[in-house]
Amino acid sequence: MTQVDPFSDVKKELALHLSAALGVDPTQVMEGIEIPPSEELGDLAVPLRELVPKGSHLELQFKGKLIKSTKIIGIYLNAFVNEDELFRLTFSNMTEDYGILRTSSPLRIVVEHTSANPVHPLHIGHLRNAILGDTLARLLKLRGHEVNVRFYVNDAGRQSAILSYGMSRLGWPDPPIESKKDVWLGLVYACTNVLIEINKLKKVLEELKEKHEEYLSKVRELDEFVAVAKELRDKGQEIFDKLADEIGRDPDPEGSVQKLMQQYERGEEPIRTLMRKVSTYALEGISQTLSFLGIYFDSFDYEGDLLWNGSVEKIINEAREKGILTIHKGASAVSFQGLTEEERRALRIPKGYDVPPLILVRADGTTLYPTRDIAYTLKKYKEFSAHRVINVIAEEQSTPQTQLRATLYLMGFRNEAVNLLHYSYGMVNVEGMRMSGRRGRYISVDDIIDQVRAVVGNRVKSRGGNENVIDELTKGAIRFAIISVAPTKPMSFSIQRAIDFNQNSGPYLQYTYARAHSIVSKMESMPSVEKADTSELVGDKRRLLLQVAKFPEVFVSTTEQLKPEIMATYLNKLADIFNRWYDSERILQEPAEGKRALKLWLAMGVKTVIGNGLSALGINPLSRI
RNA sequence: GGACCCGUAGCUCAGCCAGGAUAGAGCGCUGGCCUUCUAAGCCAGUGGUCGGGGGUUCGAAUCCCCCCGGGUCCGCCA
Repeated sequence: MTQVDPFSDVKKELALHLSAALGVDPTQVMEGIEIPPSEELGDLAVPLRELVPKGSHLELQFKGKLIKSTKIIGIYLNAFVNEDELFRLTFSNMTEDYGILRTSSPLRIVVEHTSANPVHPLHIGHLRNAILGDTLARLLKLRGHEVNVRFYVNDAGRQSAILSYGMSRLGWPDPPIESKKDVWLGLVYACTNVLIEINKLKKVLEELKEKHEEYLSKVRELDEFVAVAKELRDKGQEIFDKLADEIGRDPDPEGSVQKLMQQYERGEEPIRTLMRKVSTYALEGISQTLSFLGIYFDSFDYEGDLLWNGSVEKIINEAREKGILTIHKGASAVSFQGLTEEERRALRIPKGYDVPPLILVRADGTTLYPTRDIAYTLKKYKEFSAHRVINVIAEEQSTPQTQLRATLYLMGFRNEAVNLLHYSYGMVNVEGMRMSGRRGRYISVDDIIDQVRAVVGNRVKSRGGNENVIDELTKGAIRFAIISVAPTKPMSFSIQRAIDFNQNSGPYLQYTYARAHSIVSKMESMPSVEKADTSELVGDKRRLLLQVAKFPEVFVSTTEQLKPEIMATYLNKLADIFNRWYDSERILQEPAEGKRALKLWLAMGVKTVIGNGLSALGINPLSRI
């Protein structure tokens, strides 16, 4: 199937002409092409300053197939598109998958995202991670790459051990059927954690006695934890009281947690089975939340498995054999002093940045998270024969991610290191709230979904829609709110804004799609493109044509640059033009056959583009709202 | 102290990487538009020393340097 990219064709025509006329490289012209600030000036512009030798006299009048005319204004050569030809080019080849251009060099790519600790429900930060990761995976797949999506389950860390410690005090119960598993476990986790902290602080205070400043600060800390404990007790009195009682009886809760962690790392039964079961329960709840948003994984990889099957140990041995292990403060570590300028550049290490050594093995012989991550990264490459691995992880992990790349490099896995991408995103602030997962204070993704869904539900009911539409609009609102902001920006999230379904929102685009769809669907068959009266291509109709023609380019830059926000901005603009036009002209009731054909095709173009664009972002276009 | 990210209208954000012509949206606020293809829409108005200062350039929101503000990291936590 031939894939059309109409606007690129226009640019190419202009670039070829100019490069011939000026004797410069066509790609140089191509890169210089921009869109004029005002449409009266033209549809395309090329600043000539750098292309034209000073003082040379120019005859640049040009008329081609897709370019109607050109004129020079100041330093610019402005060009007007031949809308008649562009219309034919765009619509006579328009297929269902218009704009979804496949890459000519498909790669095998692993995307790891979300990877939340299996100890509590997902909160707002995970939401950004999950939606970005899922969107990237979808975009890359559509672009024609082979994509493998993974979730790393951190079941061997301290947090899992704390939850399991709490569970052990409760006698390893199953979460009650009436509650969502991750929510219930999250409560157990927060209670356990807070009780351990209080316990610890009390001991510290006894030893400190009244030794001035430190004593006071610890007292303040204790007060805070006690307040949190009250909140938690209100949420689940029975659980809290039982845990308080049991943990109070343990002479050394901290030691018990440590012991669990070690037993799990060694794979000792029955702890191994019991703890794994807890993690699996939490994941069930997490998956339930994600599936509402249309987010799924190809595999869940347990950290524990990497420890038990010896792959972590293998890494350590390999590092030792390669001679890259040094002793740092008594523990085995990798130092990055030896990297050359060139190697640092290849690994994307900032110039003046002194990468801290990475401890692989603790003095007590146990391993750390980054050590396991080395084994995990190699597993991702190997199991999928991947060319590239993308880790969607918050920016605060940029140091460990850099260490990971550098260590892989030093161990001889150079391609793996260089092709490992940390897709970083900024923090999410929630207006008027300080969040803490460890204290059970957070806005969960479930809460957000519920609140958005309630508002959507009311509005849908008042216009007589169905249940399915409510869920899809809720999903659209949430996904769009996240991806329309550039990932590097710190984002502030407010429910207020998420339930604003005016322009610049998922539901706005879904609504606009429904409008276009309902027009097109009222036709039994589309008139032929030749019938369209292209002399009518003026004003918003012409703008729509140009915007629709740009879609393939937008899809390509969105996927190549891994920037979903490019697509979001584009779709919003297209919808704006369409809605303005829709309000000013009749389409189905247009009496003149040629004009009607033109309008119908434009509506078809809008429908196709918004539909494909939304789908690419993981938002379902709706034929009726 | 060092490193990274961010700073654009009252608020939330595009535009910056690959410098170009009067800096764009939405929300908010003011006032209009539903017997006509879906009013989650449309129209009119309101609003900006692009954090500040230097520099490079014919040209800087965009590139470079310094400074200020917000966030993050520099753990034998993850």
